[in-house]
Amino acid sequence: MPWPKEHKRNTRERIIEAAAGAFRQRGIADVGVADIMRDAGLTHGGFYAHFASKEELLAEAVRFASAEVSNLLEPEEREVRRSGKRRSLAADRPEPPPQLRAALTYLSSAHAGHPEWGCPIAALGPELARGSEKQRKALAAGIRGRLKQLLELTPANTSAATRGRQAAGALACMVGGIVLARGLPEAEGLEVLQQCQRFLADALATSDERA
Amino acid sequence: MPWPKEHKRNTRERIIEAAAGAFRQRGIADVGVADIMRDAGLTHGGFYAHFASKEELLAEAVRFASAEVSNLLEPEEREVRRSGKRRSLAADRPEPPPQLRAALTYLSSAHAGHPEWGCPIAALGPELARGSEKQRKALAAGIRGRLKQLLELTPANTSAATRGRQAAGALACMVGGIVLARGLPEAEGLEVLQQCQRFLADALATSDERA
DNA sequence: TGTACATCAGTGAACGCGCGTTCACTGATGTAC
DNA sequence: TGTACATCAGTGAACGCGCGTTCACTGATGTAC
Repeated sequence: MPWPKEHKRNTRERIIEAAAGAFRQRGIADVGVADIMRDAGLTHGGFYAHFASKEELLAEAVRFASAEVSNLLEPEEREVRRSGKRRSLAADRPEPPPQLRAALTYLSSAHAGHPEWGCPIAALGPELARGSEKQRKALAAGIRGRLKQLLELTPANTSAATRGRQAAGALACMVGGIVLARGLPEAEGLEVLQQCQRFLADALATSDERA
Repeated sequence: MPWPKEHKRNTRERIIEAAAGAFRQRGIADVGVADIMRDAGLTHGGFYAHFASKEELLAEAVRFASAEVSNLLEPEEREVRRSGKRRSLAADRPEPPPQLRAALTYLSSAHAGHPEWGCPIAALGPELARGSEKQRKALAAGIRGRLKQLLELTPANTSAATRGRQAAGALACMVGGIVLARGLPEAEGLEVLQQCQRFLADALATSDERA
């Protein structure tokens, strides 16, 4: 084999990464195969040596983006677990519980302002939901992954029903919050984000207490 | 003037209505001008006698859809206000407060299953947010309208900050809940809808009490 | 009342552009000798 | 060590289709007389 073992695999990955960014930033229909290949430093003709179709690439890109967001929401997972209940530098204010912490990160203005490395559900959900079975499966897998992640971050001392409700309700509020923020001028969007943050802080705290 | 006074205005409205349904159901890029005109019982050539471009029609369609949803969420506004605090037929369970009632209607499986007469924020939000200024303005107006509606349905005996938080948080949860439900197979989607409903019922109730 | 006319809503063929996809070719690479 | 070779990742021209938009034309309608 005349080429380095992983060369083609790396190129494929580079294309997926470029696509994941471009689709989230500019939408599925407005991003052409040629655009993506250019972003990956290639010409469009080689595309079909890596993927059967634009649609197949899209499904891969959604998977890639979902994994990226998983990492985003658990940046220092091990450290947090090791140190137990952490307190912020302002020692009198306790660190928020982990599922709220993930939600607040998600509802940041950085996320609203940068769809290209953000959640694919918020950026592409409605478009993917109308797409082919392959696209719908990739979206559904992304949603299940996010629900599972939130569920696992939810305190275990509450009932399964409460945890499920919290995970689904929080994720809905997170996704919807970003959609709303991106649909408004920046200042108004920021205000909505902050309101959603406080809303979730209240909702998750009180549900905790009552369970 | 050789044609009945309102003939052209009616035709224009018919095109907007057809477009509002088609865009919400199948997306902006996948619906052609010819499709819409066919839905309205016309041929595509006449389109530009009514609109300067597909984009202009889209903005009108979003306005139309937003108004449609306003009505959907306040089906018997006057009746409710007149009868004060209503009780359901099962007389021991009190009717939910009006903003929660709107949220529960929004989070119905009927809404999730019928984007064509549903909320344009949930169906087209991300696409519109990336569009031209005209499109973003139409989306922003729709969001503000929905926020205002929820705000006005919120009990007046709570602080302005709490009401704002509740309106934004509830709308985010509503929009996100529909996006999630449409991104999952029907049974799973229904479960998420119900979890969001209970989540909001809790969140709005407890915030009420504490304010 | 009936007829000729002016208006303009709607028709349908055509244009041009962009995009997904195909394909014959190029040239960089590791291997055989 | 050096050279010829086989492989195959990547190139770029070309194809064909669909869609937004344009435009010359048609024909339904209300009005004038």
